[in-house]
Amino acid sequence: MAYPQSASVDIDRLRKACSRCSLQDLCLPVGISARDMEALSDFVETLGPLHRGDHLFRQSERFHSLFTVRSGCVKSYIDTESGEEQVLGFHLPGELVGIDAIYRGTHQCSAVALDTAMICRLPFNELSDMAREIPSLQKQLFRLMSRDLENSHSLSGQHTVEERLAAFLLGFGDRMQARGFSASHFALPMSRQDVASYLRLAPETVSRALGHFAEESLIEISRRDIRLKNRTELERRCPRDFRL
Amino acid sequence: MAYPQSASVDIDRLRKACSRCSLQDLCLPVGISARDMEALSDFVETLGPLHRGDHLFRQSERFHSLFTVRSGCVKSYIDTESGEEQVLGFHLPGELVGIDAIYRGTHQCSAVALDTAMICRLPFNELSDMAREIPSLQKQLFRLMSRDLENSHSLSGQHTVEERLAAFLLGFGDRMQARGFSASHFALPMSRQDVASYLRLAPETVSRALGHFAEESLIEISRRDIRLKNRTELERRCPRDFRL
DNA sequence: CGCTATTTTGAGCCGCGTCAATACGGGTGG
DNA sequence: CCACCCGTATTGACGCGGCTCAAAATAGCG
Repeated sequence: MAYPQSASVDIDRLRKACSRCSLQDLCLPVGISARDMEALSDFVETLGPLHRGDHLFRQSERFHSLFTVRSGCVKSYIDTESGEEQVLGFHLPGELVGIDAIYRGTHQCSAVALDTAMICRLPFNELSDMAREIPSLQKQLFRLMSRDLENSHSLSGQHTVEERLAAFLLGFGDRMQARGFSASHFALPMSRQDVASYLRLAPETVSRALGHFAEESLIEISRRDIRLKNRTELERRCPRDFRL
Repeated sequence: MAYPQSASVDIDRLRKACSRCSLQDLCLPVGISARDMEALSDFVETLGPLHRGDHLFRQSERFHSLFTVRSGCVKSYIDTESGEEQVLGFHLPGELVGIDAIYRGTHQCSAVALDTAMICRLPFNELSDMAREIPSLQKQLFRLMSRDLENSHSLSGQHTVEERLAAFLLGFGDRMQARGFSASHFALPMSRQDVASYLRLAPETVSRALGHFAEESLIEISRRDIRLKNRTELERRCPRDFRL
């Protein structure tokens, strides 16, 4: 597969991918020395800008790299037998994509940009080797993999429509905030159908539930623009610490 | 927490935990030299025999070790706000338990023996250090973590009762077979309620669906004893490659 | 300004959950 | 060996939450 990349590559930025990146607290190189950061940057390839619909990888392709989001938002999903897609997650800057491919050596899902996005490609063999050199990198890799597992566990519960939706909105807000944006006013990068699939609901059901929240003045919605007007009440609506 | 252990510890077996274990193809030490195996065994502590109801760890306890099942079956679950438990998985010999605790440093779920079980405790710091020494150990750690993630993704789809149940029975059979047991005749170590919770169904629904399968002669059930009489048809009943 | 994709709204229905009663089985003690 | 008990499993009746199908509204785009 040929990876998309901008025509004019800024070679300097490429080689200093990590050292110049503003996501150091969220992404892989947590607590890494400047020296190690340079070494890491040496084999990190930045891709993009990708546009809506551009794929990072597709289901059943051979696995050789993990990806992290640098900017924008990426959706991962599975094509089901019946032809629809099952959304697995939405990945914001600093998050790792493709972890589930390690086991079989084949991508188990596809990953596609939801909006204009910059992406880092991390060849897995090199990353593993480097993780053996740099303890804090290994640790962070384990942590990020563990986080994904924890997240997917929280989807497991039997929750009502409104619980799921409240958890999703609050969780998305929290994640935006961790990246320097507002926790209560943001633009969803994904369609209703994507939200619905992710929450294991019908699109109509999501639409209606959003409507209910709006009626109660818990939120304001205009298309994909969301404003959380009453986080406290939204929190009361979902089980303790349930965030998506 | 004091870990349960048998009164009379066979110190030799303890120190050679891995080298003498028959799970080398399934568990962590895949493709590891005899020398490294010894080193690994040095800090692996074997626990047990644990009995039904004994806990390996409990939700919200501090994380310091991963566990692997050596024999028997372990259930991991979350206590929900509403008082019921949400089952996350059933772990057979060679499988890693507690991975989701790495991220926060706190166990996100509890793990309990479903029957008489022998367990290995792997202090995570030592394990990480050793993974930096032994490439194939690091690789296997990544693989097992990735597998868990892949598994929990397959639970995500919107499947009917019968799809889920067929996938569960077939998957359990496959896993038993990988451990040298019959793929089509086995005793479920968990209650109907556990199965139901794991599949996100009501116990009554599980019971009825099992009944349907039995009526159609796809399976024979007597209490927890299950015989798969027609794997082909069961496979036809669940989406391609859907196994639990 | 029309065309299309997305979202919303409405009506009806069905699969699965809930509640309640019954059956079964394994253990215990007489 | 049987009587009793209690936890687990099964069976039945019923109701509802969310899905389906269909249509209307709205936004984005050339």
